[in-house]
Amino acid sequence: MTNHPTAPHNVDAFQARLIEVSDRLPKKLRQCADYVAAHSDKIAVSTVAEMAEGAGVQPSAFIRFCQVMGFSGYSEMQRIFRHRHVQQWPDYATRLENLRAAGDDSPSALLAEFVDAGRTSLENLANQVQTEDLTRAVMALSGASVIHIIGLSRAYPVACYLSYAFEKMNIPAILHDTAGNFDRRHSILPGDVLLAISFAPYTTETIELAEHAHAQGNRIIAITDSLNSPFHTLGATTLRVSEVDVGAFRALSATLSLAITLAVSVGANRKHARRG
Amino acid sequence: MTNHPTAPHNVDAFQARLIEVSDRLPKKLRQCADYVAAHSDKIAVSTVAEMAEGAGVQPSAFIRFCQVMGFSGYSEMQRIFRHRHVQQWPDYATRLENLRAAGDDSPSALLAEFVDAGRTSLENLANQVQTEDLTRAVMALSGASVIHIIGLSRAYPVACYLSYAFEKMNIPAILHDTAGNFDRRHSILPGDVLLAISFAPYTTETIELAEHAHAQGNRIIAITDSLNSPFHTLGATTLRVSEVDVGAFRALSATLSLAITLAVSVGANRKHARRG
DNA sequence: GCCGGTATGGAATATTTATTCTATATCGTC
DNA sequence: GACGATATAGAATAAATATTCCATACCGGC
Repeated sequence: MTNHPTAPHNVDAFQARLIEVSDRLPKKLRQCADYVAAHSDKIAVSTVAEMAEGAGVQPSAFIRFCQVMGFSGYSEMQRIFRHRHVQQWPDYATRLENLRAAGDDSPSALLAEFVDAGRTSLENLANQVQTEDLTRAVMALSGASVIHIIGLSRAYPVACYLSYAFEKMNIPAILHDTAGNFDRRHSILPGDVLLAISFAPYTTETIELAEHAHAQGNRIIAITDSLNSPFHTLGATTLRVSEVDVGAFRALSATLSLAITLAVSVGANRKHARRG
Repeated sequence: MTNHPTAPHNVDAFQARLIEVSDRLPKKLRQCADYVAAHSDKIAVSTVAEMAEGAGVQPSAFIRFCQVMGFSGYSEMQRIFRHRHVQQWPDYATRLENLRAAGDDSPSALLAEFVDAGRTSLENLANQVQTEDLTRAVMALSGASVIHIIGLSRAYPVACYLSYAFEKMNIPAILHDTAGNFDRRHSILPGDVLLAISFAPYTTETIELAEHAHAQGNRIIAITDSLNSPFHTLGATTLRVSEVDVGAFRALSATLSLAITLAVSVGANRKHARRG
């Protein structure tokens, strides 16, 4: 069987379809619908057998349910849930080729993709953030005499934004950029904390500054995007944020949201402390 | 083969193992490690073949990597990620509830607010953007000899990001910052276009530069947040983007998504033009 | 520049997982 | 309570996916 024309192609459409279809469903398929409604996030990582067991039906019944939903089978339905978590667009060049071929390389089509990627990234951030690490990071930064910020190339906008936010809240913060090629590592004094932002492949200058701070015994807070960042060996409190990419490009939606959360939380803590 | 005794049984242990193992790994297995570190969340929903392709190795090589990590094969490694996935993904809405439940002034509650605001901002952007204006802006920028970028205070991160993106795509662009208090308005030559980012209350320097450019007859593209921005009187093509605020604070999720769309579209156009 | 050891690619195989098919059960209608 | 229509379970089959195996390539030491 081929892809039903009305098959939902994203999670929102899926949900709509589920509601629409729910009332006119026989008993067992109804069970499937109910189970899926309650555990939709399991679909991405479960087999039909597992889903069927969860719903209390046979695999074949579950597949019939998928077909009622407009898909050719379970695999096709699963696809949209997997896609939701990892949008794997091909690299930039091929992506643009495809867009052009489809006669749809208009800027607004691209915008739609970036918006979509951004929304997914934010959702992932909410799901993945380690609450304890976040709290620990805020604590450390709140107790710092001076916050030193470094972030270069793609991370530079984030560093700038943090610097701006701290300044607005009268929190002593220094942005370590590379303008003039001045090294200002010696401005990191005892009691200061380094807030480093870096994504793979890591910028040498950022790592070096972190190593220097670590050697001096300064606390390090890192915002990064991969599990094996060099910050781990420096005893940093690491906040991991993964952006969904569009072709070879990544926006900073999730990263900046995390950054401003950090800044505002630290601001709130400081004000609190000053009063008490 | 049976489960290696040292096989990590959760993601933290996995991460530790990954770091520990990383340096003493042959070339291809190293690639696997790096790819996994950067895309660990893909493991739950991808096949070996997909992961292997992403890492640029053969499936068999990827499986050897899993074994070095202490697992019997890919499936076993995948298990811990699927497990986590199910645990951590109760459903986006519930997850937000949980974050908020942590207490009004806790960092995670604040993060939930910013994530929510960001997602709404992005949605608004997708709905409100004027397709024609966007297209016109891309056209103008694509035809520019040099793109001059200005954006100060809160808009500065956006300007930096644009500057970074253009540079990556080999598009001539100059970032007009205020470092050293040098005015570089005279670098704007005929055929150049000014891309100005400014939000109310508008920064004087940005407006002045725009006025100068306008007086010289240069095209102006503006990214701003209100209907009555001063750019309108300068004949600028204006792209309006409104960010939802959290208390007195605004993130830049939507603005940056619009910015990167502009940059990539211009990049695509230029490449096109060069070929044709 | 030969030798031993290790790493790699790719085809062959084993395993898991999805899907189809059919006999049987269930339901609603008369 | 018999009939037709639809739903269901479970076995059989097909497809996808993981894993193993081996021939070949590569690397370091002599």
